[in-house]
Amino acid sequence: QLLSAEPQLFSSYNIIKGFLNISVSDQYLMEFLKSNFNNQSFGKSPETGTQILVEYSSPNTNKPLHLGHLRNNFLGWSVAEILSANGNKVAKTSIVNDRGVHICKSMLAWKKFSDGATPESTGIKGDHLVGDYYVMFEKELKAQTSVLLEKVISGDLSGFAEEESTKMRLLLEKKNDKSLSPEKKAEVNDAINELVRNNTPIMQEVREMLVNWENGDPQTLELWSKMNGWVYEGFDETYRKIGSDFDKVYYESNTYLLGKNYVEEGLSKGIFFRKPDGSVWIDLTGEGLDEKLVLRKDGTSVYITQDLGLAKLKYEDFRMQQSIYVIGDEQNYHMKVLKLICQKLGLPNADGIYHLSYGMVELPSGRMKSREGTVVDADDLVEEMTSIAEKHTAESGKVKDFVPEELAELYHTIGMGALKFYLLKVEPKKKMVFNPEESIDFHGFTGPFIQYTHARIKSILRKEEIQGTDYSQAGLEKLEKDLIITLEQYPQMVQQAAAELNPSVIANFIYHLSKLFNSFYAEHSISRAETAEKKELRLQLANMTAIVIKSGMGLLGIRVPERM
RNA sequence: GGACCGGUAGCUCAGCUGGAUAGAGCAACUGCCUUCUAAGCAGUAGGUCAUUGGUUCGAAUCCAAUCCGGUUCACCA
Repeated sequence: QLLSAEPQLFSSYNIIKGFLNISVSDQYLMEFLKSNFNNQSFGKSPETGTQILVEYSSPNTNKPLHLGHLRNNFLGWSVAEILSANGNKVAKTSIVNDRGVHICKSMLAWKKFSDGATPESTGIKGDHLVGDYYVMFEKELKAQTSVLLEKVISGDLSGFAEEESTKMRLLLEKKNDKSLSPEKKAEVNDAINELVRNNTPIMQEVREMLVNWENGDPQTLELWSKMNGWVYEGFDETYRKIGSDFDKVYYESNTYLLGKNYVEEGLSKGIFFRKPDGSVWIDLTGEGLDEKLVLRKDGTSVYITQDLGLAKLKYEDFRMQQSIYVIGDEQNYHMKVLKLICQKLGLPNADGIYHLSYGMVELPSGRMKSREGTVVDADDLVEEMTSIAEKHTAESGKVKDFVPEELAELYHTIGMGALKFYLLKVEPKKKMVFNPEESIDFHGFTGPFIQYTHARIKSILRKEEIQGTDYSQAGLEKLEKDLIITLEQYPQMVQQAAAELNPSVIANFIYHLSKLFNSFYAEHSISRAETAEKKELRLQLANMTAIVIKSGMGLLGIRVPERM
């Protein structure tokens, strides 16, 4: 019935093995092409009026960005773009972790070992310089730990506070208990190590420094803002290169105390409760989770408290219905708790809190560890990608007339295209493996492959003009038909990517489209098509393919060159 | 131990709201540049979809159990 009711839509049907096969008519497809071939906003939805916040990047100011941050940045930026293509109003934010013990570590190491080195005096990019001192701190800490550990094992507990030394004695006794299982023994050893580490002179100095910072000691604050300033200069450069930007940046140093007021509110509502020692908790056992601390017995806030405060502040600033957090999957539990507490406290957009969780980027040898120096640095990687692009471009020799600035831009476009596509083609929640030995490919299922397809189309369109010739009688070849059918699916893909908050949907689709076009390109000539009608049809098809490629890659934050 | 996530070709990944012979790329092998850009195209080879059981006309896909890998369960952030 449907088939006969829509004769212009379907041309034929048959039944094989219980499957109804219907064929969409060439007529319908050509009509579709004719009305959309130059539609620059194809795939975009009208405005919905929904306000969405995407928080991403959120770096620490004690070390430079690495490969994991890149995945975060690309995901966050792309998701914001995809949501906005679906008609939402999107704002991007970042929360900078600019205070705390880890920040003091690089500050202390700089004070001790730097002799006043600055980015200017050393020629080292600010974030890298600060990162170097963080590494130095960890090295010194390790050395001091092993010295102290020997002392402790020989029974010398001088330098330990009363409470600490009691704890240590207990652990040492346990360690000597021969009946312990190997796992228990390892646990005890870890506990001893941690206790020793925390009692090294340098750790005590760091804690002192943090106290000074919190008390507003001018000298500490001055050092803090000086070093953070170096880091921000470095970050700005990296962000500019990778194309990350934010509508609003929050700093933990400004927001970390906000959650405390919220705790009072929760207490009066009876959502939180106070234990005899003065600490404040929330009972989430009803939700299958544990009791969770929200305020220490000394009245200071913990991580989750800070996040509560920030959640409220962000709502006051943006009144968004949805709040997306792009954060690694090791924080799944934390984010679950945060959302639950926000819901219980009655934050208006609590139901709209969504953790866009993504897997770690690992090396073939396992996790990247900054302590072991196995992290893949973001700046290095960007540079490497750019130089590979340069090498390939030189080999092909197709843009010899480009001036140096054009060449530099092209290398950057291609290098970043390779890098972004590599990180975005995988579904966010999956962890992924990066092999530095193999580097990132420029052939096959890659960004440059798609960019190349676009450049080839543009090359044709520079030579041939779309006339507007009527081709409704031209008929369609198999590959032409496949191409139109694929193009027609683009809007659904954009919607699906938004629904799933998953840029890989777009990446896979655009790759599929490009591959299909390349088959078509090899099989059929456009400029020397059999008839003028065919030529017009193919030019429009090429034009629309280029538009969809550009649009889809744009949603991934990847530019496509006119020539390469 | 509890919770969550993953296990598809040698490697990296699609497919997972159930449907036809499970798809790409890389790596290997074979072809294709006197006409639109070979960063390309066409092809060969490569799979007990972790295992077992169940639901179904039909399961990589849904359910259960098991095995392997990861993350997490801090008065750290």
